[in-house]
Amino acid sequence: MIDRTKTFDNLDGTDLEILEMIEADFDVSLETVAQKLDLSKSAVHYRVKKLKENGIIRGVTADVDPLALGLEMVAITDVSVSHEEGYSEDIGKKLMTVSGVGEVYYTMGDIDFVAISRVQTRDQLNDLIERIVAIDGINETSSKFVMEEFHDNQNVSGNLTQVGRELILDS
Amino acid sequence: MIDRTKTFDNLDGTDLEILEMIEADFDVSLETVAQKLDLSKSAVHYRVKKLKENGIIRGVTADVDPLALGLEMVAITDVSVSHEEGYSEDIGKKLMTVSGVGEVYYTMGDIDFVAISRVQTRDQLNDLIERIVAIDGINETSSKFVMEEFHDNQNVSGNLTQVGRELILDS
DNA sequence: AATGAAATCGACCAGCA
DNA sequence: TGCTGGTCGATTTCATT
Repeated sequence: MIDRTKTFDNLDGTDLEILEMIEADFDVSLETVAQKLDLSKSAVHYRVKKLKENGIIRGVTADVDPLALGLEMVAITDVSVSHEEGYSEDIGKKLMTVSGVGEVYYTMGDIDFVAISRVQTRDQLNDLIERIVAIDGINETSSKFVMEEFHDNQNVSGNLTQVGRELILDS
Repeated sequence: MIDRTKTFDNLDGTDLEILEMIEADFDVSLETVAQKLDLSKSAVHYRVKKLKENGIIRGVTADVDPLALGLEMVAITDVSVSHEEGYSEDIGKKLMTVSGVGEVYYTMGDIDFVAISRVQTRDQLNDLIERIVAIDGINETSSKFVMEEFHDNQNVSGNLTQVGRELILDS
């Protein structure tokens, strides 16, 4: 059995509950969290601080609505690369530097990268795809236009199965 | 010319700079932001509050590292649906209810949905795909396994082109 | 819309279980 | 090591311009 203790950094159920609450909404007051967990405010603060120090919380960020900035168009672009050229790491980073590209995934299979991009106008979309194609080592691209997207603020901690939760707590 | 005034809610350059800073890191102190913009702390606070009220900032959230919870596997699943069944909206929402599914995009083209999921084990991945296939109206799925992902905390406000910024400010 | 003062809340410290 | 209560400093709010 692989030792996963270090990975989970001895998270307990209380930590998980805190993570769920502040991943959904960091504006909950310490007091609200403390009351729900029957703890003092200091104790909650102390745990949050530790979660940040350990890198379990990577940061706290404002969630900006893309539509409010006119970013109405979302594209999902499949990218294949010519495998002689450099390392995937480099190409992934180069994709991220293209204005409008927000997420890049390096995948197994026929498609090598999947990039998710947001732009305001068709001109910007054209420009973005041109910039992607211009990257050294990129072979071919194929883009899908997004009509609607579904999200929530619970992607990580609040989206575990019961089994997944136990896997963390039992380590 | 379409009137985009309402969409951008009269954002000015100062608002954009604030958004860039707090989208990257909400832990910057009011004082730091105020100094960079030559404003009082209250003025910055007032603008942030307004940005929240107007929905431009949808919320403030803790960014939890999936790896810290053992969510080592990321899958991108292309889903096609049988078009007799209900509305896409319903299927998108149902996809989101599957434990592990974090983002869903409804797209134009041969593929109808793209789902991005995170799980800890192969068993969970199997289970997840079974749950997706079991949704009424879903025809076929095809999954890619993610080897590496690239992100930053500047997906929206900090990722605009110069032209994109002007489009907002000139409205 | 921005300011400064007053109230409230979060961050840190020393001591304790 | 993790928690408590108290203090200090930062943030939020409010009256005013």
